[in-house]
Amino acid sequence: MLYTLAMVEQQMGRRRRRSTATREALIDAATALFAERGFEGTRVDQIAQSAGVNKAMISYHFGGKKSLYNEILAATLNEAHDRFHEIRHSVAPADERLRDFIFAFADLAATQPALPVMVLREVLSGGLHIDEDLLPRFLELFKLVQGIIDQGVREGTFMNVNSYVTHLSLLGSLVFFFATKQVRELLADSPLPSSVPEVRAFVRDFERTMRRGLAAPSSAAKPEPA
Amino acid sequence: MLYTLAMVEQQMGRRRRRSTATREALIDAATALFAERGFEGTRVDQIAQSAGVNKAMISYHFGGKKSLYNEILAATLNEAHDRFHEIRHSVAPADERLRDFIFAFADLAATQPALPVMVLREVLSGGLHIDEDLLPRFLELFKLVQGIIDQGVREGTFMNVNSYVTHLSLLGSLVFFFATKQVRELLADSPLPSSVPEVRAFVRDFERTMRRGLAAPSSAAKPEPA
DNA sequence: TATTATTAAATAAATGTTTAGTTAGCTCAA
DNA sequence: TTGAGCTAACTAAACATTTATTTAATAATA
Repeated sequence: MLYTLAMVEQQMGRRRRRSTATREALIDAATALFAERGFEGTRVDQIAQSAGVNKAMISYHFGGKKSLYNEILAATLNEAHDRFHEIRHSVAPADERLRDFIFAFADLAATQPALPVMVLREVLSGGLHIDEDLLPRFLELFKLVQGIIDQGVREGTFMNVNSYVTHLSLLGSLVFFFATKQVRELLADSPLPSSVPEVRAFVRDFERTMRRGLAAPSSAAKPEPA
Repeated sequence: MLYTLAMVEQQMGRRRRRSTATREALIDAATALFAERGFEGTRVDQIAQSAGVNKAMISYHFGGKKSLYNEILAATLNEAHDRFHEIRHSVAPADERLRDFIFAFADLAATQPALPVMVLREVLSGGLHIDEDLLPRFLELFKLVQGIIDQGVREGTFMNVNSYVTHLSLLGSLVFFFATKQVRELLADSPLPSSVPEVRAFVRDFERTMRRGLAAPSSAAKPEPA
């Protein structure tokens, strides 16, 4: 859930504005911490301190640590779901949709770095402590890439690959790349690792390698779109 | 560290045999639990119960939960390091080494499913709470794939890709696929998901897609090795 | 007998939540 | 407009659990 400044200011007294500010501060702090240390590894004291509020506010505003986590995960998944809406309903050819997906994913992960990490953690734990109503959205996302690959195979533009395992390797590359951003910056031990060019290089090379790797022999002559 | 039955039996009394059996049971149980729930998410009671021993044995034999975790992580990394020894020192052409790596990784992950999960968790946490002496081995592994890709680019058999980001996407696919095995079995909700054919399909398609995706235009005519 | 392995209970530290009390600001009657 | 009353937001402290580790006692065996 995103609050615009206008929404907050409008017809809200100072007191109320303060309240939503507290909520937002908690969500922001908790999102970063949950992503970095996982649910169990994160202390409510840390969240509160990082947000600059009293830790009792977590129970007061969200009903507890677990509820806060769930709310964040839900928001995170919904955001992703929304972002891919266009691609999900696109009728473009598969290779184009695949390219769009890769770019959209990179864009999403760049602006919401906690997203791939939280989802990945969830999945690593044999996942799906997710609320019942969230599961369908998660699966929809999970199956989007597979659907695109199926389409490509049907259209004859993609090699006759197993769409399930191929979508896994594709998703794996993307999730892994963005989820491991932090440790890569650590390993680079350069003071200010400008990771933006790295992201560009990744997206470019990955998209190209995938397109070439998946392209059916007949369509091999197809020129690269600049 | 793997103990053969011979090693254990040999010149060890019943008592001692029992002792190492306790250690092994703890390591096995803890490995599975740490992989599934992470370090903080795992309770020592669970480990002990799962191993069928008293929980005080964790402190007695390993010096505590953290030490047990470190020992497992070290063993895990060393095992991986050993497994890739041949490939690391191979002088074969890059495409061949890459294929060997993919197969070796798949083989390792199939026999030691906790390995990719634990390493991934470590990395997600901004990783590297690893002991100092373990870091070099970790980095060596991390750089193996990049080295192979560099070699391929130099040899002219691979496209002129950025070796760093390409090795990330490659490693990402592999790690993600094997680390998410559990949740996939859950999603499949088939009682006995025979994942062996799935692994085969993945390795085959992934290796082929990567080879085709990376192959330099000049070497495109190279026939597929059956 | 001395040492090692094991157990059950005790312990101390930590952690998330609740509680009781306080403050700020909004509402509405006067 | 004012100010008493009310409520939401907040704080600090208390609380009840949980959790890893230690201890003291016991059993096995070399």
